Formats: sequence, structure tokens, C-alpha cells
Amino acid sequence: MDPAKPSQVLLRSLTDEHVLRALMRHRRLTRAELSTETGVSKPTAGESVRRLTEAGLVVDTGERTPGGRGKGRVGSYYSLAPQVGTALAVSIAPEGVVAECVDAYGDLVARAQADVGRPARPDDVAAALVEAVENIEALVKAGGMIEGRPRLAVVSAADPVDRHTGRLLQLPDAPFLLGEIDPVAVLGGHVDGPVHVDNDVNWAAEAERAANPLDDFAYVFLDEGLGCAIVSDGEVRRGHHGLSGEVAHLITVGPQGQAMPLIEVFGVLGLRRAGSTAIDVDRLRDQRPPAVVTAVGGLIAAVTTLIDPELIVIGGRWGTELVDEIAAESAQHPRPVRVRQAAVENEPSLTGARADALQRLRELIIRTEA
Amino acid sequence: MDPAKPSQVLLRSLTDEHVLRALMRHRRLTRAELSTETGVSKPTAGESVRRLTEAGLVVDTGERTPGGRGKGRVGSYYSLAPQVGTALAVSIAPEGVVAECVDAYGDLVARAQADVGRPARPDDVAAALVEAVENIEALVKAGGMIEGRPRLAVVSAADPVDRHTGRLLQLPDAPFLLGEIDPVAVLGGHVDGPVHVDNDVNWAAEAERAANPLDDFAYVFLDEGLGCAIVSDGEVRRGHHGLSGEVAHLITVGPQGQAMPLIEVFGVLGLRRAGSTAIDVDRLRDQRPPAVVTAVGGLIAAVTTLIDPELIVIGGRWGTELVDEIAAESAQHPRPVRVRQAAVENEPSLTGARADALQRLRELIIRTEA
DNA sequence: CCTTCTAGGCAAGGGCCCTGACTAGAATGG
DNA sequence: CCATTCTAGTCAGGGCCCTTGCCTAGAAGG
Repeated sequence: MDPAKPSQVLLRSLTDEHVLRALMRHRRLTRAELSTETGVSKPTAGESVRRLTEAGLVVDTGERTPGGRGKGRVGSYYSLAPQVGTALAVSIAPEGVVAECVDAYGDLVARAQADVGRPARPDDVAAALVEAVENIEALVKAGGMIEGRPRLAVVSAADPVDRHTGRLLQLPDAPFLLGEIDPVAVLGGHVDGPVHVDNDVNWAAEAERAANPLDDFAYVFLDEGLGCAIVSDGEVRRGHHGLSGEVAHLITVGPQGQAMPLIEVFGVLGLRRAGSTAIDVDRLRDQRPPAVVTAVGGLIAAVTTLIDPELIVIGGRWGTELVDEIAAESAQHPRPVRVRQAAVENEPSLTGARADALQRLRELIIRTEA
Repeated sequence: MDPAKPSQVLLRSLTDEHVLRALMRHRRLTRAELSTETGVSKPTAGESVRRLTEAGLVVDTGERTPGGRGKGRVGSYYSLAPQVGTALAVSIAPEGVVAECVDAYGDLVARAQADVGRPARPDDVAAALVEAVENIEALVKAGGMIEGRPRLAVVSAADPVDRHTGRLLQLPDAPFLLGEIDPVAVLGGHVDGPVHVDNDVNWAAEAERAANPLDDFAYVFLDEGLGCAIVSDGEVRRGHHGLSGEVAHLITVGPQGQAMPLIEVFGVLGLRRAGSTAIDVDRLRDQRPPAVVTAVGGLIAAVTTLIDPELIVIGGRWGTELVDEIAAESAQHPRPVRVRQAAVENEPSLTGARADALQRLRELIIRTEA
């Protein structure tokens, strides 16, 4: 049975859902505004507000409609209650951890960061994660508005993530920047609900998707690590293990035209940092070797043939610098594809994770009511 | 507004939808059986049957419950009316055209085929398409049960298909077996509704998905043409233009280890048919060159890194013969993936198209009521 | 022929939403 | 300062949908 069983409670919960969504969009509304906004009649809207207030999801803000809007009786504004809770968005990168707490409006409640020395060691990273989240907790407590822990967390990590466990995974010969961390376990005690972990490039692609109405594109991330996120039919596709877009072993064109896994191209060009699995970004930016552009062109050709994106979005420190060369290379291919730089420049992964955290929080609020 | 506006008509249409779906599953049911099957009360079920009978979607079959099932009063069986219509599933391949007409139960109403001489010329293929569909029409008319044209058509074509127009497309240097055909235009006069066209490999993957509960896999089709269908999160992903999986230009490992587009491997090995863009399957089966297996291994590696499937399914005449070699090759890779032969062996593309036609027809029936 | 058992129908009731009218209450303007 | 005007919110009535519980129809079994 796919569609819900018909019943009156279904109808009622649908009305409540409409009211809640309207309040999420507009922050505060009178009963009359809710009626026109949701399309239900005034008495129905009023009744829903009564129910939701009773349930503790909605509160009378005490504010009254300003006289400035005309004559007429003043109305009472209603908004979501603070008890609907908050969500945590966390970004874990070799540079450090950033954590944000957002409420159901998407407003930033608190933000904390914790840096990690280079090179990052797994223990340091995990410690920074705890530090950032505890700082968030302290800030929220100090604010005094909200009590209780976040209802969920969404985590971005700069490494491959196992879709089923949320653990970070090392793939053979591939860059592994953070080490074996289990964000679900680390955050377990700090969050009153599910912890969702995914790769930072997937989240950056999500942010890009939210900023642009594109249903099919690929986000190629070229920095210390190599990554590629696939957005197909309007959603990020993670693959069975969550490892889609982990392209280190993709076969591409090597410096002498030989077939070679992408990551090895950086090896033979001497562009991997000694004692580390990461790519040496600074040296690469100095040299700008054409062989790298050709190798990335092979990646783009593979994406084009397998995924057929409308667009390739390039991110990452050296990727954005070489975007013109990469675009020119792609234009030579038998099936050229448009290439451009990422539009979201400021904390793209955290932006995507935050948007997802907000969406999940809202869904949670509506489902707990229904 | 994502969720439907709450109202009583919504409730009623939901009830009707449940009743229709139950009849689609069970072919014929009494009002009492409908009540227990859908979970709604007896009066509600009875009322819904009355409405749907009035609307011409449901009929009293005249059959009565057999006494054999116990004592008690006999009930009247209801089933979908013939007027709910039929759907067309068509497979277009170089060997010829097969068309089937199915009703809302998925029962075969009529089947016709029209062969095409080798080598196939576009005009011959288009003529065979018309012939097959006209034969179907004659058969349906002769049957006398159903009047009117099919309400939709789902077409499988053994070439790249433009997602927006449904036209067959020639890609540079890639095998092009059928030629520039526009199935939507050809079928326009024979179908009372939308015509959906897609690549045969995508439909074969759809059939494989229906037969297996796999959410993420790739279907690699190795025959005269090369194809690859991507199933991600439980659905076939077609890409922006509908050209996902058109892998002729994917860069892979050539016979001497050089980087080379997949289709060129067959060129340098002398495995493309003279005067044609197709692969010479017979010669390939004789020679079974290891270089081909290596090249296919590169394709699988690309799919694994970009899509992360749970499984690679191999189809096509020479693909299924070489499946063990391909599996062994894949096992050598840094990220091995399970490889097996396709489970659906009999007319896989038509099977997938038929399943989709059935699903779309059912959706159409329910939507027209609502 | 009577009992038993199931299909189907009928009546009453509760709940949800809607319309239309009414009340509350503040700003405007003479 | 008071009547007017205009809007927020409530109330009453009604329609519709679904449910429960009971009743009738009607065939099989003893």
C-alpha cells in the first residue's frame, strides 16, 4: 500500500502539516494569514493552531499585527515553539572542524570551530570534533532560549564514508586525509537522534544543487584529495557503499598517453606529498602540468559517458585555478560538456550539510506531529 | 505545496485508488473482499465500487463466489472494466520489431512482430514498426473485447535515445544500428496518449531490477552495440540528454596498455564490421581476445569508481560468453565488484518496457479517476 | 426444513472541513 | 470624540466521508 490509508486523522494531520510548513516558510503568521497561505478555511486554520499549540509545537509570540498595515482588528502572531528543537551541521576537514546549530527556520543558533594542526592525526581530528560540539552545547546553554540536545546531526567529512555505518573508510592507494573516525559514535552522546554522515564533496554538490536548478550534474573536486559527486535526477547519488565518485582508481590518460589510474598520474608527476597520501597542492599550482589537465579530461569523459550530466562543476583549490584549461580540454572531446567553476564558494560542504540538516529537522517536526 | 491539500474529495479519491489497486492486484474481488483487502469499511468499499462502476472503470463480472468456499451468501465479483484501456510495449532492434499490447492486469492482449533484413536500413525499420503496430491493431479488433487505441506506448530502441524528444541519436564514432527514427512521430496516430522511448539497455536493466531487489547496479550490454545502464537508488538513471551509459568514448586500456576510447579498441583489433558501425560479434566470439576483456575491465572500473554499484550485470551475446573472464579481470582491480550474467534472458528489453508500460497504464487509470 | 454462515445494505454517529454570518477591536476621518 | 471602516477571529449550520453495529438476503449443510 503506497498511498496512506484514507481516514479523517489523515486529513487532520495533513492540515497540521500545511500549517507547520507555512510557519517554517514565514516565521510568524496570524491565523488569518495561515488560512490564506495554506488554502484551508479560517476555522480549520484556527483549530489547527489550537491543536498544535496544545501539542507544544506552536506558540503565540505575543506580538500583534502593527497598525501600520491598515485599519482593522489586530491579530496575534504564531510561530514555531522553541521545543521543536535544533539540528547540528558539522564539517570535518584536515584544517579543522566547524560545527553549527540551526533551528527550524534555518537560523544559526550557535557556531564553533576547532582547528587541527598539520599534518592532521586521527586522534586530533576526533578531539577537535568533540571540542567543537561541546562548545556548541555551551553556547546554546548560555543563550538560554533552547533546552535539550539537537534532534539530529548531519556531518560532512573529507574522506570516503561508508553509507551504512557512517564510518570513514580508507580506500587502497587513495588519499586518506582524516583517518579512521566514526562520527556516529563520537556524536552519539551529544545528539538526541540520528547522525547522518557523508562525504564533503557530496555535500558541496548538494549546496550547488540548492543554489542552481540543475537536475543532472557532476561536481569534480580537485584539492588535496580527489572527489566527484554525482547528481542525477535532482539528487546526490551515493552508490551502494556510499563510495560513488571516489575516482582515485578511475583509468585515465597518463603523461605518456598510457592508461593509468587517476591517482597514479599525480604519483608519477611527483605531486603527492611525502609521507602522506595527499596531493601536494602548492607544487601543483606552481607547475600547472598539462598532463594533469589531460588526466582530468579523462575523468570528465568518463563522467560524461556514464552519467551524461548537463554540466561539470569544478571545485577545490587547484581545480578552480585550472578550470579554463580543463574546460578547453573537455571541448576537444567527441562529446563536449559545459564546465564551470562552483558557484558556492564559501564553505560549500558545510552549506550543503546545513541545508540537509534543516530539511531533516523540518521533516522530523512534521512527522512527530503526524 | 508538496502534500495535497486536505479535503474530503482527497479522501474519497484515496479510497477509490485503494480499490482500484486492489483490483489490479487480484483481478476480481467481491465488495467484502475489497473491504478487508483495502482496510476500509464495508459500506465505504461498497460506495466506492458504486462510484467506480458509474464512472465505467469497474464492472460486475456476473460471476458469483463458488459455493465451494463454504456456506454463506454468494457475492458478486467486480473487476476492472475493459474501458480502462491498454498499453503498448514495443521493442525495436536490428533483427526486427516486436510489439505487445497489455491490459491493466499485465495480461498479453496481442503480440506481433515484423522482421527486418540485414543490414537494417532506417526506412525498413520504420516500416517494420508501423507493420507490427498495425498488426496489433488488427488483432485487438479481431478479439472484439477492447475498443479504442492503447492509452500509451513504451518503446525500447537499440540506439541512444534523446530523453526530451524520444528521437534516436547518432553519437560520433559510436555504433548506430537503427538509424534516425522518431518513434514518437511514427506511433503518434496509433496511440491515444504519451509515447515513452528509451534505450534497450535501460529497459533490460529495468527488467533486471524488477526481477531482483537491487537498488544500485550497472547493466553492461556487450553485443553489436555497447551499452551500459545505471541503476542508482532503485531507479534507472538516464542523464540529462538520456545518454548515460553510452560508453563508446569512455577511456580504457588499449591492447598495448595505451589509453584509448572503448570503441576504438574494437577498431584496432579489427572487430568492427566492414561498412557498418557495429561490432562483429561472430569474429569476436571466435577470437575471444584478452585485450577486449581488459578493455571491458576498464569500463567496469570506471563504473565502480563513479557509481559504486553493488553488482555488475553482464548482458549481450558476447558479454554473456565472456562473463567469467570479465569477472576474473574485475577481481584483480583495487576495488573489485561482483560480476554476474543477466538473470532475465528472454527478451529483457521488451520485458522491462512491458513492465513500465503496465505501471504507467495503472497510474494513468488511477489519475484519470482522481 | 432448519441451522449456519457470509455478502451486502441500512441507520446512526462522529469527525473534518466549508460557507456565511457575526463579534471584537483598532485605526481613520470628520 | 464618535461614527465609520476594515480586519481578526469565532460561531452556527451543513455537507460529506468513514466507521460501527445491526439487519436482511440467500445459499450450503445437516
